[in-house]
This record gives sequence, structure tokens and C-alpha cells, in this order.
Amino acid sequence: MSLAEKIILSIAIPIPVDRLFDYLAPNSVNIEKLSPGIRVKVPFGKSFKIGIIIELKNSSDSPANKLKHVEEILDASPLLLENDLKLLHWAHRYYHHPIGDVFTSALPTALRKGKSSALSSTPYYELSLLGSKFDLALFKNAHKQRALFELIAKQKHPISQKEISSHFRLWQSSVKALLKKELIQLCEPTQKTAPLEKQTPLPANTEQQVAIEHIRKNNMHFSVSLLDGVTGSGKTEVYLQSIQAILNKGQQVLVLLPEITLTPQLESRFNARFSTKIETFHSKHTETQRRNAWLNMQQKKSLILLGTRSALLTPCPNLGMIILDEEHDASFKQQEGFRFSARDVAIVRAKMLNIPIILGSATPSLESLYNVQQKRYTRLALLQRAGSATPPILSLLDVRNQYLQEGLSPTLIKMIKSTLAKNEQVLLFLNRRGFSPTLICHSCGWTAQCKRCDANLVVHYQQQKLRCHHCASEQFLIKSCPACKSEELKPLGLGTERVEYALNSLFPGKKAVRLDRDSTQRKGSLEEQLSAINSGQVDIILGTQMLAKGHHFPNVTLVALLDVDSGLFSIDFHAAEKLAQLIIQVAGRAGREHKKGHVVMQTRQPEHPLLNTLIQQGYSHFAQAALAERKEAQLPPYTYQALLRATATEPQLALEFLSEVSLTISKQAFHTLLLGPVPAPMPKRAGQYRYQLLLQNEQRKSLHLLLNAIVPEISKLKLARKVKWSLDIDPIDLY
DNA sequence: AGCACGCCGACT
DNA sequence: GTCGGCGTGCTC
Repeated sequence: MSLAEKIILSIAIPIPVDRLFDYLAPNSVNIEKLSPGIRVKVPFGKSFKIGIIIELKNSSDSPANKLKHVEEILDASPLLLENDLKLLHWAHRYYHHPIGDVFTSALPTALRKGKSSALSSTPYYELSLLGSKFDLALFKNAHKQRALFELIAKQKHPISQKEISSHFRLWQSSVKALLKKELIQLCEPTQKTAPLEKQTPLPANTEQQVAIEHIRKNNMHFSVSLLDGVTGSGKTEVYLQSIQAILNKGQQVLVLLPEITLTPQLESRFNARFSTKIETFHSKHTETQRRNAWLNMQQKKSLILLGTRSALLTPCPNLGMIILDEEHDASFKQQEGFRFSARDVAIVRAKMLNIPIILGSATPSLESLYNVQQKRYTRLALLQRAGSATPPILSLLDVRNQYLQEGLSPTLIKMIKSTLAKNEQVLLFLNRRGFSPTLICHSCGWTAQCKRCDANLVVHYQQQKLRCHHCASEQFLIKSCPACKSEELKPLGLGTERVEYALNSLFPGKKAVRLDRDSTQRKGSLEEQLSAINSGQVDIILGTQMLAKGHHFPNVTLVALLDVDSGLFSIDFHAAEKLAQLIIQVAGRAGREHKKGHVVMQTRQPEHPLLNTLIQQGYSHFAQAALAERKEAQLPPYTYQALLRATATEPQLALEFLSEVSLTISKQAFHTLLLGPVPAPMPKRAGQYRYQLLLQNEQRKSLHLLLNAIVPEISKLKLARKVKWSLDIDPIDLY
């Protein structure tokens, strides 16, 4: 037992400075209580900060008189273990982001702020009551109503609002009595031993069996399986059976999803299958809930973690597999601060741990398909739809020289009518909310622009507002032109709100429902709408992006994308890939179950090669063609990019800053292509002027050597303090 | 990031 | 005369 008097601790502190800070160990602390991954409270400047021990050493590079003592050791044992630290070191090097930020990003906020890392000793019980299961810990902490509602919401079977109210009244009166007496008898400790399967696995088709078998055979070592499965092909069943094999080995599984909205669906399928507790981790949970889920995994109390990007870095000391669903989805990339790709970091994590990772998607990213070509990943195709479902028929609808009624061509209107006549549902997709994207003066040509952005103000007719979709600006809908005073102001172009009006007059007696960010703002309203749709009370579903993910509409047999052209012309080379993925995802909403689905896309570019390859030969041919184009143009994944962005209230500041950086780089003899500085695609946003400098190299290594050399130089530039700048490794959009 | 120090302009 | 603007530098 030696005292740690001469021990120096290198601490990662969450400030935007890419270095560690050295501290002396607290007086008379046992050296065995110190190790990397433990949180400490340290005096920093005038105040205190929570940091993480990164290294123990015998001497410091900084002068001894500068060193302060650690104020407090916060954890009895490391929160981040060796493997976690190794991964974070890698992420720090790869993303060139300040080390303190990177390391603390692995912790849930409660732990970042210094909350205790000891789990409460309340045992976990499941209470079987009125057919529902409850977590006693939650029940006790319950602030009556809220927790009760949460508990009800955790039920596996959807229940109506009415039922909730009546159950609630019943419980409210008996809560106290229950807690005191009956509860104890009703409770059974949850089994913590090897989880049993509750529901037996579904019979797998041949393709599924091949996939499951391949994954099972390779589940003892690192391997990347790209589960390329069309909508409805049963990817989830492959996940479930693969997970079971890992659980049987007593190991943990990390499952990542792009969005919170998809979590409950998957969670309920997991709950139906596994008797082990499923931890979920996403932004809708409270700090305490997230802390508990995180600690339960960290302490091996739970085996399955289901979460979004923010769950990726949760320590799992016995991790046996990672699954990342919808791997092509852009939301796996963090778009601010520490801009990591959860997919790429997950792959590195799997590699470091020598465990398998499954990437799932109906529309795999070009990078992943490229990695399949390079034999780095194994593609496991699921082409058959489960049951008797047949794939939808995709076709283009040439709308040139057609009279469009609020964006709907006569042919489409006919198709909608005949679908409705068969008592089947129609889904209309338009990725633009509001009434119209432009307000124009018919007499002088003036258009309503946002003062703070390079963007039009969008007409929101219902609320009589003009709104900017890029900043918080809004104003009342004006009646006369500010430039010429004429009253000839016309909404130009099409948004979902406008189409909704049109549908009501074009199809009287039919019920249309609009699903976009505006119509689903109220909490729970999306769920209400979805259940109305699935109970057959709705004839036409109209919506944006948010329709494309996860929700199943079994009675939809016609899907129409009203304006596919707006996605075709973009300066961003990712646009074609994104559009194709969107089209296929939206198309996947149609024709499940037994009914044949039709997907039509209105376009004025019926000859467009991308669209034609996609609809005639499918996504995978499209992807091959798109990859060939990328190769030809020397774009990722054949080259590697880093994007340096700068914003400032004065445009020349941002521009000068990037010019200086560009100069610094060109002085170094790296063969890196410099593109820019150029204004961002939207040069002004929320009053900030935006510029960017793109770095590209054929070798990832050379690019990173360059970044290693210049990132510290960038931070030293005087202008770096006057602008907001960020570095984006492997950027996925240029906005 | 957050804070202090410091050097300039316009106010009781 | 001082209050306070934000440019600059530092934090173990």
C-alpha cells in the first residue's frame, strides 16, 4: 500500500483545448484507487471541473509549482475501461477534436456533471399487475402521475387513451396501499441469470437462414456483415436470432438505430423475444434514466442496449456484438461539436474488440457497398419479402406539358381515384412543408426573403405566417407587396399544406391526413394519426421525410412522390445517393401484406439516368452506377475528405481565416487537394456568413498526417478566435 | 469554454 | 474621473 504522493495525473477536461492537464494526486490517497477512466473533480482556473484520468505518470512536463491537487476522486472504480479508453484515443486522433470533449462525450450528462456512479441499491423487480409489467424502482421514485403514465406507456400492447385514464384512476386510489402491502407480495425478483427465450424464433426463409448461419459462424471474431435487406424482408428476425446466440454466450449486445421514433417498435419486439431487461438510451429519456441504462451496461447488469448515436460509446465490458440498423442514415453522423460517425466508430470498436458487427439497410451507403467490393465486408442479401408480399412496381410519371392541379397531374389524380375506389390507401410524399416555398409579387417580382438567411420565407397559410425554415425568423403573412404596394402577392410552388387543401377539394368525402413537422408538433399527435391510419379511418396520407422511416401502412397500395426533381440538381455529390435512398425507403411503405403496391414519381426529367437505373434495375444497380461515377470523378469513397467550415458575422473574417489556413497548408508538402475557400451552399444562415475549405486526398493516411500538422496551427491563428470554425472528417453534406 | 486582465470610449 | 466594451491570453 503505497501513497500516491509523487504520482502525476493527466486529466481530460471538457474544454475546447486539445491537451491534457496535469494534477497531483490528492494527499494521502491510496495509489490503487487511481487508474485511467476514473472521474475526478479538479480546480481549474477559478472554478472546478469534472475530468477523467487518462494517464498516471511519475513526472510532469509542466513546472511543479503550477501543479494543483485533484480535489476529489469521484469513482471507486474506472467508468471507462481499457477498451473504452483505447477507442476514445482512436476517435480523438481520427476526428482531430479536443481530447477532453471526446472523452467526456462517452459519459451521460449526469455523470459528466459529477453525479454519483453508484447504482441505487433498490433491487429490480417486475410487478405483474393488471397485465402490465413495472419496474419497482421507477414506481417508488414516481412522481405519481408522470411515472404511472410512463409505466403504462412501457406496456407491450398499445392501449387507448380511455384505458389509460381508467387504469390511472384505479391506481391513484390504491397506490399507497399497494406500495405498503400488496406490492411486496406481488413482486418477484427479476431473474438475472442467463436469459431465456420467451417467444420462439420465427421460421426463417432460406436467405434469412443463410444470413443467420453466416453471422453465427463468424461471431467469435471481427467481421462486418452488411445485411442488405429490402423493406419487409425480415432483417429484424436475423438480428433477433443473432443476438440470441450472443446472449447464449453470456455476452452483451449493442443495437444502434438512427432515430428515437424507431426505438419503441424494436424495443417491443425485443421484449417479446428476450426475457432479459432491454436498456434503452436516447435523448427522450431523463438524465437519470440515461445514467441508469449506461451504468447497467457498464456494470454488466444488463445485456442489451438499444439506442441512438449517443449510446455508441456506452462501456460494455462483455460486448459480443454490435448491430447498427439503417446504416446509410445520415443521423448516425453527429453534425456539431465532436462530429463523429457512429457507424464508423462502431466498426472500429468491433474491430478493436474482435467481435462481429452487423450493418443493416434496404439501401446501403455507397461506402459500405464499396467495402463489400473490397472484400472488407460480407454482403448478406435478403431479397425476398416475408410472406406473400410482392415488391412494389416503380414507375416515372412524365408531367411535362401536363396541367398540374396543385402539383397533381391528371394521371395521378385518376390513379388516386381508382385506388380509393378499391378502398385502399394512398400515400403522397412531398419533402417540403408549409403552404408554398415562395411568396412572389405578381406585379413587380418581389419575393419574400429571410433577412438573416439566403433563403425564401415559406408561406404557412393556416397560421397566416411567413417563416424561415433555416432560422427562427417569422412574421405575419403580408397582404400587399412591400416594394410596390400592389396586392398581387401570390404563393408560388408547393408545400404539404397546400396539397392538403387540394386533396380535400379534389377528393370530397375522403379523409386526408398530413404528417409533417408542423402537423405533428403536439406530443402524441403522430401516434394518434398513425393509429387512425392503420384502423382505416384515413384514405390519403400526405407527408414529408418523416413518413419514410419505419412506419408500416399495410393498406397503402399507391405511393406517389409528387416532386422528385428538386432532389436531382444539387452541388453536393451525395445528393443522388440520398435521393435514391429516400425513393426506395418511401416506396417500401407500399404493398406490404398481400396487396400489390405501385410507386409513381412525378418528374419533368423522365430521361434522367439516375432515376431510370433506379426504377428499372433497382437500388443495387443504381449504387454500382453511382460508385462508378464517384470513381471517375475521384470522389469518396475513392478519395478521402475533410471539410473545414468557418462562420462569422462579417463575411471577410470567415473568408480570410480560411485563406490563411489554405496558405498554411500549401506551405506544407502534402499532396492534398485544396478546394476553396468558397461560400457554403447557403452563404448566409441565421445572420452568420459561412465559408468552407475542402481537403481531399487519395490516401487517408496522408490526409490525416496533414491534419495532424495543421490543426494545432489553425488553433493558433489570431482569426481562429474571431470566427467559429469546425473540422468535419468524412463530411456527408456540404451545408 | 470561461474568466481575468487590460486598454480605449462615453457617462453619472 | 469611473463604468464597461471586447481583444488577448491562460487554464495544470
